[in-house]
Amino acid sequence: MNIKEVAARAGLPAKTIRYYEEIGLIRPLRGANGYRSFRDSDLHKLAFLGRARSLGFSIEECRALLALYEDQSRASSDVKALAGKHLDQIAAKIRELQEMQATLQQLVGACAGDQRPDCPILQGLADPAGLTRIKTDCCA
Amino acid sequence: MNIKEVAARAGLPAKTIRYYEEIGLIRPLRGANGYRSFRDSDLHKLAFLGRARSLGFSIEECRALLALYEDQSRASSDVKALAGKHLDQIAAKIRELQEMQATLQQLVGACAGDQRPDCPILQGLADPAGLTRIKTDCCA
DNA sequence: TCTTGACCTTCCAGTGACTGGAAGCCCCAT
DNA sequence: ATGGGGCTTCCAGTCACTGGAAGGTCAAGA
Repeated sequence: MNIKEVAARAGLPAKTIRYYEEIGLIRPLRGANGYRSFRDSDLHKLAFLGRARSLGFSIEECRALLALYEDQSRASSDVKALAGKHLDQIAAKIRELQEMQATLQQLVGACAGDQRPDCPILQGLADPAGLTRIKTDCCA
Repeated sequence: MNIKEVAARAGLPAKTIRYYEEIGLIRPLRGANGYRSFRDSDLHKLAFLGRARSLGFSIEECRALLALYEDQSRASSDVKALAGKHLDQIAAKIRELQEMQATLQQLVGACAGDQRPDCPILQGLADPAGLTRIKTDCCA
């Protein structure tokens, strides 16, 4: 299989596949012409990587997952620990974004959005006391 | 004010402040010795930037916000539109993370996490049908 | 006066995970 | 032989910093 076909099948850009080889995630064979020659096992690894990446695992986490996947004597507790740690990171990121969202929603909600220059959003950014005041008014 | 003091007051690393000058977000004066000399207005801008960044606005969005902040004849609708677009992005990101979270939670929940190699997490990553099956089992 | 140490400067390189593009083979069909 | 698509490598850019080296400046103490 040449790179274009494996890219289509794995659902990854060819560029990304070359990059994954460069950083040692896969090691496709090479034909006499220098072209990469992908086996089914390469395709499977790439699809695995694509799914792990789409779940937000970092490249290094993907490398560890792939190593566990290939290790027949792995303990599922190791996989679960890795995934659990990642879940914690996702949860933390969600909380962080929700805090941003809440603050910003209050500012946007307080802004008239008309032709006048007065703007609680800019006031909130310029002065955290103002921002707090809005919150206080809202929740009081 | 020298950079260290303004950094402490604005709550930003000195490195970041130099970077913000480099990309034209601020233009502090210079003393005869070549040191940056920050006015109160620079400090205010830096604090503004720090808050906007902490709400997830990109540097270019911050640049636009700062321009609106300085433009006395702005329309608050412009600010509200910018903030609203950013809120949409935040909401989209949260949804994306929640989808990852849901999928990963199902996989982690199905994994025994013991000394045996059998692992639904790896199976789910290796084979989306397996992943779907888990979901189906769960929701059926 | 000299020295020490904290502070300041610039410049260069690296992060993560790609992505775009240029220059140049290779292969197949016409 | 020519054209077009596919393949190769390498370099540069993204975003928002961050670390570190090399060197100038300043104020306080011996």
